[in-house]
Amino acid sequence: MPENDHYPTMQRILDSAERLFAEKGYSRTSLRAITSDAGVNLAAVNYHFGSKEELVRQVFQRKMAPLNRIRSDNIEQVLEQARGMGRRPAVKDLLRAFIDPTFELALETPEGRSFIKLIIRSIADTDGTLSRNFIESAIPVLTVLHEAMCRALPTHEPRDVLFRLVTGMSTMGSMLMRLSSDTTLPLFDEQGIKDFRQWATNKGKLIDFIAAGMEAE
Amino acid sequence: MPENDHYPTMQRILDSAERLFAEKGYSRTSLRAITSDAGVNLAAVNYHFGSKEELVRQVFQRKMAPLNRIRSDNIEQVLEQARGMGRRPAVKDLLRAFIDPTFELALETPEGRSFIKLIIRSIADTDGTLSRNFIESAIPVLTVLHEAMCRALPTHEPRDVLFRLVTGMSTMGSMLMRLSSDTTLPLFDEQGIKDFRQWATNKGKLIDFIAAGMEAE
DNA sequence: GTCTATACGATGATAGAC
DNA sequence: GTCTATCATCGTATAGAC
Repeated sequence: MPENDHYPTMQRILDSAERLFAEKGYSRTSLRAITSDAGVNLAAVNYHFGSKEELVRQVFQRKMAPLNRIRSDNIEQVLEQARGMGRRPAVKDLLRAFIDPTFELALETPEGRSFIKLIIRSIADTDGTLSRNFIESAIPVLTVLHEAMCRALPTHEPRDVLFRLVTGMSTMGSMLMRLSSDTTLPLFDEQGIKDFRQWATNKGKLIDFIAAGMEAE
Repeated sequence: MPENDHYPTMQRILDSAERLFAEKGYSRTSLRAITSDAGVNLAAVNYHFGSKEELVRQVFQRKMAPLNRIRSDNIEQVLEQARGMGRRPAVKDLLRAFIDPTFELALETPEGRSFIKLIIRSIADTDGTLSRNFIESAIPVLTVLHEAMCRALPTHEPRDVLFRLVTGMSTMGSMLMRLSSDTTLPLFDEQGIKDFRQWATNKGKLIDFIAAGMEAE
């Protein structure tokens, strides 16, 4: 990835780590594999990042922060448009505001797909370290989305909206995991559901599913 | 756990491994911790199981198989009852047939909760090894549930029912993860949603959410 | 400030004696 | 089946060169 030797060490480590973590998983990727891929010394990781856990945290934050900013902006836009028309915001519009940026990232480039895999691994992390990062980074935009959803569903209790919202976001996360996973669910693959060209269709179905759950009762 | 020295080595290892994996996670639990807890020699793990991954696979299968059998039986019972009344099976009844055994296990005993955590870690596994086990073990009961759901939703295409079904089961899995996770989502905890005494309420909300998604449109 | 060479303790795995 | 001894590899830490 680095074009020349002047490309900063930190960036080289972050780039290699992002790709390798996404490809092989966190615990299966050794710091030695990362530093040799990046063409830097092993000790550079601990000098620049302190630990492997802090490294993956920064890999994660580097791309998650802009993604969450886009999400917040999108939600704000939906709210403004609704205000302008004197209506309540629509549940599906709010869901799309949150979900679209992730799917766009997943569809645009191989690097995007690679990072999506890392996000998903973070959500689902076995040992808790990564998932804490994910949750921390998502709380601000989840708060914004919660407020917006309460306006979209004024007859539901805020506390209930929150439960449904987290349920819906969990659904999105684990379906992204299923769809992008290397582990094949035969029931899925037989029907070509995981094909990248079908992601747009799947996104629509996913939003329909979650919206129905949000609005139920 | 072992009452005397005649308790077989394999069982002792499985018992200790199940508890420790659930408590601390897979990669954070060393074979040395397991064997010393079980009172057996380190090399016994590799003799009896071949590897750490195969050990966790067998820990998982030991309790997952009976759980899936109960699920299949419950689904069959719902179908029979519906046949007897000349009706279509209800979506919520089928969902409960699948979900109830898991929640019961989670509520009954500390060991049950401990195993639920292991299941959840398996679903969400970062490196793919565990999640493959989970998917493989769930395919038969998912096939049964899919057939049943097609009868409950005769106007939906089977392919679409499958997508929704996997979506719903993913929702259940990741919400179980959230609810039983040690990693606290502040938005959640503030409202005491994760309290064990509230699991019954949460289960009801979860089924409502998934049923709405299954039946939508 | 950056980077390198090198070493330390712990881990999963294995070979061979009993 | 069980045990001891040993291995390569891991994340981490540090002393010192540029």
